[in-house]
Amino acid sequence: MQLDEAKRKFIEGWGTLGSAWGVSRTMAQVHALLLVSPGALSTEDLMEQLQISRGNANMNVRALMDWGIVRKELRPGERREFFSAEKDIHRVATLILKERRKRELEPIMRVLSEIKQVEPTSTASPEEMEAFTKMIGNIHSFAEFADGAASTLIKADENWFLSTFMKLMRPGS
Amino acid sequence: MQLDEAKRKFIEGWGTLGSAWGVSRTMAQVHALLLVSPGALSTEDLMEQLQISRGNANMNVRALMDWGIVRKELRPGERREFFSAEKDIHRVATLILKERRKRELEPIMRVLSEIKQVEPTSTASPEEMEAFTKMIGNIHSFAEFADGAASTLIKADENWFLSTFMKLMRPGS
DNA sequence: ATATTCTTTCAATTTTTATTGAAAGTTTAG
DNA sequence: CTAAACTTTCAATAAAAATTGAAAGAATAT
Repeated sequence: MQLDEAKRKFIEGWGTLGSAWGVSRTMAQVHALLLVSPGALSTEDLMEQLQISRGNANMNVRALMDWGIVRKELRPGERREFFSAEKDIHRVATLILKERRKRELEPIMRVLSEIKQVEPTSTASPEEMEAFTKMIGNIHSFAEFADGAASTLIKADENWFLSTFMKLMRPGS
Repeated sequence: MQLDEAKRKFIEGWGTLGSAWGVSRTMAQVHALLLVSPGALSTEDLMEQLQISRGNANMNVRALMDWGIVRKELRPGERREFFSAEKDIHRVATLILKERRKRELEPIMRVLSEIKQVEPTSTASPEEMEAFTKMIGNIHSFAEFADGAASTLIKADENWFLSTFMKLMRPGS
C-alpha cells in the first residue's frame, strides 16, 4: 500500500469511529488529517485535501481547538493561520476524556441529584417510589465510580507518559 | 418533585446522554423508561408513554435486546410480548462496553493493522513514511492498551458484582 | 381453515444535523 | 485612511438519520 492510500484509509476510519462516538465525521477527519500530516496545515490545505468548504473547515478546526487537541501555529511573516494536531496519543486521549467528562457526565449528574428528591404522593405507591430511588441511586453511584475511574485513567496515563519520558531521558537505566 | 416528573426528567436526560454517545435518542429513552418501570412493558405502553409509533418502538426495543440490556418477557396466557430492562447497572455497563468494543474497536484495529504496511515510493520521503508509521503504531498500541483497560474494567466489574452478591448471601460475615 | 391478535418490515416522510458560500468582520500593510 | 489578505458568521441548502404507518408476516384461537 502507498502512503497516500494509507492516509486516506486512516482518515476514513477515524471519521467512522468519530461518528460512532457522537463526533461529526468531518471533525474527526480534520483531526485525522492533521495527525498524519508532518507539518501544520492551512485552512486551504484542509479544504483541498478533504474537499470541504471554507466555513466547514474553519468551524471544525475551531471545535478541535476547543477540545485542546489542535493548536494554531503562527509563522513569522505569514498572515494566514496554520494548524497542527497534538501528536502524543496519550495526551489526546486524556484531553478528550476530560472534555467529555465535563460535557456529558456533569449534566447527567445534575439531573440524577435533582430527581433523587421525589416526594411521596397519593398516586404513587411507596414500593414504586422505593424502586425508583434505588434505581437512580445505583446509577448515581455508578456514575461517580465511572468518574473516579476516568480520573484514575487520566492520572495513570499521565504517569505512563512521564515514565516513558524519563526512560527516554536516561536510556542507560 | 413528584415521581412522574422525576421519571420524565430521567428519560429526557438519559436520551440526551445517549445522543452524545452515538445512540439514538429514542433508543436511550426506551431504555430509560424500562429502567424506571417496576414491571415489564408492552409495545403499546412504550408507544403511549413515549409518544412514538409502533414501528419505532419495535425497532428500538429490538436494538436494545441485541445489546443484551433488555429482555423479552412472556406471560402465560398473554399473546403480546413484554419487555424489561436489566436493572443491575454494572451489568448494563459491562454489556454496553462489550458491545461497543466489538462494534467499534475491532474495525479500527483492522484498518490500523492494514495501513501499517506502507511501501516505500519515490513520491514520499523516508522521513514522511517514518513519521506516519510511528503515528499509526502509537495509535495502534494505544488502542490495544484501551482494549486491555476495557477488559480489566469488565472483569473488575464482574468481581464487584460477585463480591456484592456474596455479601448478600452471607450478611453475617 | 379462517379469524384474530400481535409483530415485523420498509418505502415514504419528517426531523435533525451538517455543509455551503457569500457577506461581514478582522487584522496587517501600504 | 484604504486596500488586501485572511477569518468568521450564518441563513439557505443539502445530506443523513430517525420516524411513521400501513401492509405483510406470524402465531394462536375458534
